[in-house]
Formats: sequence, structure tokens, C-alpha cells
Amino acid sequence: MSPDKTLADKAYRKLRAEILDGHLGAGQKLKLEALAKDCAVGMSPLREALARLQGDHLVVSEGQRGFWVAPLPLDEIDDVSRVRAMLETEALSASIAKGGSAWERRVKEAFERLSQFEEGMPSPGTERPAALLNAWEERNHAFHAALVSGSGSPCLTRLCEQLYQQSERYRRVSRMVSGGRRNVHEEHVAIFRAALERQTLKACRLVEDHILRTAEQIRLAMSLNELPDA
Amino acid sequence: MSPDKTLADKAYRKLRAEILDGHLGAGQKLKLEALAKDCAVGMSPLREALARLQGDHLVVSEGQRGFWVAPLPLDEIDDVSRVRAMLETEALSASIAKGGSAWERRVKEAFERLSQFEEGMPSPGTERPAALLNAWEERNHAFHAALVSGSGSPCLTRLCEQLYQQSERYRRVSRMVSGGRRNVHEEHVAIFRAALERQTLKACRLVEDHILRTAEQIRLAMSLNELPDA
DNA sequence: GATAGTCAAAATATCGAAAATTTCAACGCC
DNA sequence: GGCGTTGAAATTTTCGATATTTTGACTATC
Repeated sequence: MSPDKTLADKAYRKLRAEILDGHLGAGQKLKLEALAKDCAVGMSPLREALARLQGDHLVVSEGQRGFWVAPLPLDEIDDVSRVRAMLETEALSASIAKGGSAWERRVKEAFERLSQFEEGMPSPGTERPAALLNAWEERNHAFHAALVSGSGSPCLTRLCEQLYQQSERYRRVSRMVSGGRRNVHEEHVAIFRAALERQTLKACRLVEDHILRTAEQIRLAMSLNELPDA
Repeated sequence: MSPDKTLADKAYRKLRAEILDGHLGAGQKLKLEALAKDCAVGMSPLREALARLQGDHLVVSEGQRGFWVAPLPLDEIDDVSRVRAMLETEALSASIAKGGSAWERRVKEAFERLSQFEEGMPSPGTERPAALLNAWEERNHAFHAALVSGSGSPCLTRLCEQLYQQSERYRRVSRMVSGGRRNVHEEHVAIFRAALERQTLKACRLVEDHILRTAEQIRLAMSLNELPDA
């Protein structure tokens, strides 16, 4: 019952995960033959998967010269984060205004799942296994998605999703989810409360700070680690 | 010297044009064999082209059941247009604030090209050949792109481009570019002047009105013509 | 010594046929 | 009469081989 109906789906998911994990570094040349072997598929499904990843801006291709993992320019973190903050605050305020009980329930459930997880996590600074980070990432994603899910604007929701994904790539490449002194959990709690109390301005401000603060940490981590950016 | 480096590019462009033109109607099932023949390519390039169109939200696919032209829900015109208005006004105000002489030159050139064309066009209400509409569309697109090209935010620029494309699809499906009593040319002139005079608020308001008014006309045209929406 | 041209090796792009899946209508059963 | 089953036709998906293009080094020439 896997969600991979076709081999192209399988390859798509696998490659996508590898890129987001940073297993396939930014800017890296993708050797088709090797990838086909790794994914255990032929050329056609692989090529289809790559074409779809191109649509997600995770892969770039050039003429007849092959495919590369999309670069991750250091100087675009702030750009992406600012635009993302704008879209998410817009969507959040619309959700607070229009969101009904179904929205509230989604937010509560997503928050609960994230909250329980964060409280059981090792304190910041400790080493964390990759599996834990993936599980946290999934819940964090769900929480953000739930918050903006009541806007009544499918278009806006799609864009939020798209930008979340781009930010996530930066975060994961910098191998950091919440490092530093920040208590991300507390920020989530504050956002959750403000949203359900329908305090639009406060909630939006909190979300914006949340996003921009994360961006700042990522930029710091990347500039320190001199990670590949092209 | 065509920009089609590969057959997949060729199929991509052709299909894209056919979908935007409305030649391939919204929701329509795509028969791979027939398309391959039309595009004069094999299955592999065709499949790659479809995967890329999926990334552009112009095509949808399901499991192992094939491909369809993406639906064009009537009730999403307003949604798309509102989000687009938000993004374009944001990008325009940033461009006015930060745009240098290069931005001004791009705006002027694009406006000139569009303006000359619009002044030579048959008056509203007249029948127009498709080739004329395509030429107008290209210039209109360039003008809007130039306006937002000085924001200094590649991310925002990409999103504007993306939403412009989606709006364009609605416009062309409704077989109308500027019908009715509106004088779109005058609106363009007003936007151009306000932008170059650095009147941020005025320019943004004009752009917003421009986009929303177009949306209203499209919705009207579509609801009258009972065009396919799924 | 540097530059242009040539050629082989490597990688990508494409095709056409075979395999797997879905669809749909006819049939029998409850 | 309605409903699940069966089987053939249509369609999608995949593979392996072939054709095309790029790369990079080697040679000859200026």
C-alpha cells in the first residue's frame, strides 16, 4: 500500500528525500546511470522523476548536458524566508478570520502531535539521530500547514507549501533544526495560543519572527560551515 | 537556433502552447499515443514533457491511469487573482523603492513595445485574429514582468511569473484579452506613469485594480459561456 | 609556446517493442 | 432487476538497445 503507484513515483520520492536530506549536495552533477542503479529503475522512470523534480526547483537541467541538484545560493535564504513570512502571515490572518471548527481541530491535532514530540526531545545542543529529525520535521511541517489551512484560498495554501519546502531544504542542508539557544517549542506554543485565541496581529507577528529567526540561524550555520552553495 | 535543444523541449513547448491557447480544453484526457504522433516524438520525450507540465500545474496525472489537462475551476479565478495582486503589488513597491536605472530602462522598453502595439490594435469589440492576440499577450507579459523585475527578490519574481501564467490561462480560455468597455491601454499608461514617478501607493492600487478588474471580466465571460471548468 | 582541429570515450537522449495495469462490456448468479 | 465476476481491448508504463551529443585529450600547425 505504498504511495508509489509507479516506478517513476518511487524514484521521485527517493531522489527528493536524498536532496532534502543533503545526501545529494547542492550543485552536484547527477549521473543518470548510477542513479538508475541506486533507485533500481530504468532510464525512463528516472528521467520522468527528474523532470518532476525540476518543477519543484530541486533539480536543474541544461540542454543536452545532463542534470544537477539545484544550487542553494547562500544569499537567497533571506529572500525566500521574507517571502515565505509574507505568505504565511497572509494565510494565517485569513485562516483566523475565516477558519471554522474544522480548521481549529486540524491546528489542535497538529499542535498536539508536534508538542508531545518536542517535549520528549533531547535538549538543544545534544546530538540527535537523523530519524528523530525526520520525525520532527514531518510534525513541524504538518503544524505549519494546518495553521494556514483555513484561509479558503487554495492558491495561497499551495504557495505556502512550496516555500516551506524551499526553506526546509536550507534548514536540512545546514544540518540544524532548532540548534542554538532558541526554544523553538515555546515559539510554537505561543503561535498556537495566539492563533486559537484569534489574536490576528499577535499570531502573525509571532510567525514572522519565527520564520525570520530560523533564517538567521540557518544563514549563520551555513556561513560558518562554509557549506557548498553552488 | 530554436530554443528546443531536445525533443522533450519541443513537445513541452508545443503542449504548453496548446493548453494555454485552449486548444486542449481544461480537464481533457490526454491520449499519449495521439499526442506523440502530433508532436512527432516518441513516448519518452512526451512523457518527460508531461512531467514538466505537471510541475507547472498545467497537467495532472493519476497513478497509472494517465494524464489530463489541469482543470480550471471557475471559483478559483478570484482566488488566483487576489493572490497575484498581492504578490505583484508587493514586488512593484519593492521595485519602485530599490529599482535602479536598469529597472527603469526595462520598464520603459517593455512599455514602449506594448504601447505601440496597443495603439495599432483594432478597437475593442472587433474580431481579432489569434496571431494578434498572441503577440499582444507576449508584450503584456513582458510589461508586467518588467514592472516587478526590480524587487531584488528572485523568489518573489518567480512567484509573480508563476501566477501570471495561471491567470493567463483563464484569460485565454475565456477567449478574451481586453473585451468590454475597458480601455486596458489607458490602465497600462497610468501604471507606467505612476511607477516611473515613484508613486508607490498609486501604482500599487492601479495594478491591483487592473488585475482584479480583469478577473471580474473573465469570470463574467466564463459564466456566460458556460465553458468547461473541470 | 599557444591555438585550432580531430578523434575516441563517455554520457545523454531517443526510439520501438514488450510487460503490466486499467477499463468496460458481456455474462452468470443471487 | 441489481450486483459481482470474467476476459478481452485499450492504455499506460517500462526496459534495453541505438543514435546523438558532449567532453577532453592528443596532435599538428602557426
